[in-house]
Amino acid sequence: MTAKGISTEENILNVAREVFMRNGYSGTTMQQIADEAGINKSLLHYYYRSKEKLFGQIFAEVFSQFIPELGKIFMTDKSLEEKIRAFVDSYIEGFIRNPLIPIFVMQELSTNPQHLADLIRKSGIDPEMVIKMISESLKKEDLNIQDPRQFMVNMIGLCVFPFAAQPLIQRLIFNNDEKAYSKFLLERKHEVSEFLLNAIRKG
Amino acid sequence: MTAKGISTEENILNVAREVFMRNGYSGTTMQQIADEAGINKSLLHYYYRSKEKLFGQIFAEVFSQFIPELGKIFMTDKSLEEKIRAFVDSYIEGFIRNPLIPIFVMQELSTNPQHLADLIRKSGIDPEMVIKMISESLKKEDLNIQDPRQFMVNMIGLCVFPFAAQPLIQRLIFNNDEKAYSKFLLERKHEVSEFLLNAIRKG
DNA sequence: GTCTATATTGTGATAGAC
DNA sequence: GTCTATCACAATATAGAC
Repeated sequence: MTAKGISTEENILNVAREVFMRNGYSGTTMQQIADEAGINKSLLHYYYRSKEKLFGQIFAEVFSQFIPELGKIFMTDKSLEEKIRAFVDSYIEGFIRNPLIPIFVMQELSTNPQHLADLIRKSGIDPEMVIKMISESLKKEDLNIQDPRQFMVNMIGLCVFPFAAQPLIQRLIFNNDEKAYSKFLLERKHEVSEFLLNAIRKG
Repeated sequence: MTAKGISTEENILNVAREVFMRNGYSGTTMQQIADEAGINKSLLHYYYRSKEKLFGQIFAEVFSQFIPELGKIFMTDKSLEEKIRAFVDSYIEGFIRNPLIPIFVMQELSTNPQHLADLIRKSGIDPEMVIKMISESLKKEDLNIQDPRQFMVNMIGLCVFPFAAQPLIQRLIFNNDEKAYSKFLLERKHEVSEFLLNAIRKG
């Protein structure tokens, strides 16, 4: 038990999550985690047999938080416009609460893409199904979307990118003013929805 | 000299570039580079005193390839529409030729954002100037852009994201068919330009 | 459960022979 | 310029005392 009344096991998980998210898998050492958790290395191995297992558990947990939304949102019979708004709101809000996730996921993505793809499949989401749902909507709604896959990548990219590139954008066009960038990100919920909807509006 | 007639120094640089781009800084070891270059570790240190220096040189080189465009393109007096097309074409084409760059840059971004910001500044590019140029265009062209900063992030994000997330997207919606994904990326030049222009068209 | 001590291997880096 | 040998230290991981 720690000062805050949580179990050591949970404490390790919390600290490790934070360190892994800041520095990535290979940028993190067990020593670092032990130090920040106020324990020693052996205890890490006592609870989670190896660095890889510890990381794997954390990654799956973090990632799973964010996946189910996509499926739920697109498997309704609302209009595509409503679905887009719901998706953008939900994801940008989630990233604002947890801004390290995009970078964290992308780092794992480049070193271990299969791991990620497996997690998505295991979550029950079928990306091809989402694309089919978009195609269906097009028949009813007469929107300017040639390729639903392109549109999906556009939508996700617009949500993810400002968080993945935050350290750079914040420095370059916000003079490293964190508050100003937070405001910018908040405004993005509206910006991205409107941007997407304008782009696919016929005329 | 190696079999291909290039100097050892250059050979090291080529191999190191590839390995660093695949695995990131902390995911790469000097041993790995030495092995793939067919030499031993000491020789790496002989030419480039430390791992950090070797990486720094490679990163600056790779990154510099891509920066100058942004400035040149936006510092002309063409219409905004033409600038957007030129930018999107130039960047997506560059990424197709060198698809690892977005991931590589983003990895460095998360561990060493200042390094990146410095390189951009050193290159003579002033992002705030680009934003001003966009604002200027808006006075003449009456486009649907409320915040030029948001628009700039949209534009860059749409170009970068499909490459940064390639390992995932390719698996999930292209059944890991590399050819199909290449085609998708090629089509993106047109897709992104049109998407951006539709979004900012008034009406 | 938690610690100290230690095994084992890997890592960046240097010295010195050729 | 290139190699072998080696250093100093950091890494993951385990053994065993308490």
